Amino acid sequence: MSYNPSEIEKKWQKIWAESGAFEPSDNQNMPKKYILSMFPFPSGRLHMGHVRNYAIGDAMARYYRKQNYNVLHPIGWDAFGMPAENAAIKHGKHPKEWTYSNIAYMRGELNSLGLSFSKDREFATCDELYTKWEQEFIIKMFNEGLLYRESTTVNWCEDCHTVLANEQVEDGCCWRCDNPVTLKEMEGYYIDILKYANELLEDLELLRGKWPNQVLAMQENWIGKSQGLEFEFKLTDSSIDRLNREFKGFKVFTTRPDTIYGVTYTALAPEHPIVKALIKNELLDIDTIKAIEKISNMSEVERAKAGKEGYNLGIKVIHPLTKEEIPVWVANFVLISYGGGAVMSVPAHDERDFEFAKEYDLPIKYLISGYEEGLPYTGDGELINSYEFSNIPNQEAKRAIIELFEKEKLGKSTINYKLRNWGVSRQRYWGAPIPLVHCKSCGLVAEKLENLPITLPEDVVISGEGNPLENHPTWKECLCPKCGAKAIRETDTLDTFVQSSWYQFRYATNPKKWKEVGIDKSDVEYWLGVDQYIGGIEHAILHLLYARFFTKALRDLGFIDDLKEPFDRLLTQGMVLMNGAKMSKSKGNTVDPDKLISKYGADTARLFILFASPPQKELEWNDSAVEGAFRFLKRLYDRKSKVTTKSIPTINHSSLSKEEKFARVKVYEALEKSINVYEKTFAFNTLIASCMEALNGLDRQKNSLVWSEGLYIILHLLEPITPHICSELSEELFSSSNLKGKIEIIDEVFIQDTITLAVAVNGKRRGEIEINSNASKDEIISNAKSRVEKWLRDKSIIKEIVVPNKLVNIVVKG
RNA sequence: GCGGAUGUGGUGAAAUUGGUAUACACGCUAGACUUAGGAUCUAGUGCUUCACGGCGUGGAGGUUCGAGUCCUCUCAUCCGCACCA
Repeated sequence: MSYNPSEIEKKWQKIWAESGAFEPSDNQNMPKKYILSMFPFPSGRLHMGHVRNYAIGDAMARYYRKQNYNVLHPIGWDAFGMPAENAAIKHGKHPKEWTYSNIAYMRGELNSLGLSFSKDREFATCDELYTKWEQEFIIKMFNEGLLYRESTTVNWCEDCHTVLANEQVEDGCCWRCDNPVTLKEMEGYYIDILKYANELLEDLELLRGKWPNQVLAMQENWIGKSQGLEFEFKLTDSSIDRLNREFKGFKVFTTRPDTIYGVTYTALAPEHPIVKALIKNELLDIDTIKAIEKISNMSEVERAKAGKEGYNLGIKVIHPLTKEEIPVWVANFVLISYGGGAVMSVPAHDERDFEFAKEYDLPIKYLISGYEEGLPYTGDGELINSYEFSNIPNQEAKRAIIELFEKEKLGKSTINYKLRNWGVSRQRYWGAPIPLVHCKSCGLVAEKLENLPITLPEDVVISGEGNPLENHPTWKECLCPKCGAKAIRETDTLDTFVQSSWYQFRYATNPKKWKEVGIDKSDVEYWLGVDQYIGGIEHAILHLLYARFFTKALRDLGFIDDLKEPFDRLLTQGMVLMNGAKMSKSKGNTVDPDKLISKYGADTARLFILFASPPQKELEWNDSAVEGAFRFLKRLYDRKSKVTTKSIPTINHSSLSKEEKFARVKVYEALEKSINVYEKTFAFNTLIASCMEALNGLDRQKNSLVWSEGLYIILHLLEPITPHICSELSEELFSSSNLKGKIEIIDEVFIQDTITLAVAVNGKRRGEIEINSNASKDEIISNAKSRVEKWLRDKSIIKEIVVPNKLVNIVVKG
């Protein structure tokens, strides 16, 4: 009978499903491995990126199960989010129904790939039980001041009709729909991730060597720590009067205190309170007000593209050291979200300040030697024109000037981060409700824990206009958990990245406890950190930063015991390409996993994906290479008639022929390679190639014992990659569908009677010799010399080098 | 601009500590079997040369008996961030 993947695969999937073979043991004395692939959003269908992600994770999980580890390999659904609402608007289907029916379909797809996920631990983040515990965490965060409400400038996506966190703005556009993001003043909820900025930065060191450098670098840049000086510019008396005595000055932050004597103007962001006051009180002329308002309405990207623009505000501050009066401008390049929205401007030594000064003809004062007249100089040098700091190297002056400010109580050494607090409110329906209540007398109050979960109403109209929870006739009406008076429920829902920030702990929690507890501390202690996390690079900042933060925050809130990092090792898989471009529906270059499986079977799909490229690299799709993978499996299946023993046979190696010995060498080379691949490099492509070589080697000989041993080992090595065919064949041939434990490597196999050595003259390969493996060095050299005699003629030999088992190099001159 | 990565046949890619460059696969060429072949099997396949040979891991140097691998410089491509003061 020839290879029939659909029959074999159905059979084994049924056996696995019925036996519960992939449920982890409750025995926490066993050595464990937690293998986690990032969970999918239930969009409706799996794509090749998913297949790749899960093929990699599954190979690892199956490998460790074979090595008798207790393996946790769970799957679930990142189920809240905009697309469910968009589908509701488009097709009139309720988001809940849409989501759960997608999950049902995709669960079937995962199953048809033969993935060894734990079924008992599967959940969707929109399950009310999941929401319940998440809301408890949020309440705890609120009580501890880690979650707060604030009115500030936010990123707004008009298309999604919601606020976005800073991390969710890519190139000035919404990460999900690519619509340009605008800035808007709005109330919302924030999680104080900045409180953990330094820990998030420093703990990256714990991940060095275990996470890709690229991801570590991206996180480091995103956190963006910088050390500098913060001080206040005091307004002149007349300026204070002009501002109706509402302000006395404003704070600025600088990383270049060494250039303090070169300040020739200061600049405020258009959203700065002083600017707002000037506008409100109509203290600027009408054209200027209009121009500033125009800038305010622009996104950061638009402002950057527009070039430098600003207006003199007609007020002045006093230089803290020289006491000179310095003009205050409003400028489009000053960001309200960083350093208080105000800067000291040193055009001589800052490119942006320089550009602005040129535009408005402001003075430029050079302070650091090495500059070129007419250009900004940002390099190092000795200070000039800097009073007592002149002639000092500027890096030294930085420290000295900060000391001076601190001594004179003018300012202080400060650390600033680029990272912003995490805005988690979304003005949408399909998300976890924020469990807070607005009470007229008590203010903002947390729900009682016994009232959790606060669930979504089912009877909503989803039109795309406004927030469906806000528009619901009765849902938001509630009683104040504190005073019992009538109150209003919060109608914002949580960012979906909140759900994916703690799912790794939920999986680890024994499902028998899911109703009683959100996260079980001892289960987490046993299973975490995740030994291997696998996912796309697109989450390098977003999800991975949030999940790292949540781990630290949940620890400090007492929900988990000491744990610094959730994911010990991270593998970022490469994209799946077709004709050099990322597979996408809009480009029409996708391959449908379902069709692939029905044509060739899951084993072929998995084999091709792992063979075509190492997991970290991009994978170029190639239909005929898929055929090749299928051919290999067919060939493997056809060779089953060669096996004559029911278990791994004992072989008298020395009695074998050359071809038989060669076959065994290839088989054992593959076995040797497998450990390194499964545990360290994940270069499954090279392991598969070794198995192919082994099969090719076996094909060149006829010894049935060598065949039996060879196929036993190959099936063993490939089982994590192509589990169905390997289970089928090993059941049929070796009465064991469950290849467990280690196979001992037989050193004898690698010992050869004769060895082939390359012979080189001056490092250039000129031929090879076959020689008895215990030949002396002199024998080898004389043998080698006669082989390359032609190249030695009329030359004098300077040196003879023998590299054992590799080559002979003869160095000549003349 | 800053940061991270990658450059090897026609293609996807291999190559412990520096030690026979191109394993394995795709494609291609020729042949066998076949009514047929997009099935299967066999042989060949880096470039160049009639040949001996020469040249070959983006480029240029260097270290070494020996460099894809180590060092210096350089070019190209990709990715991320980007007025963060």
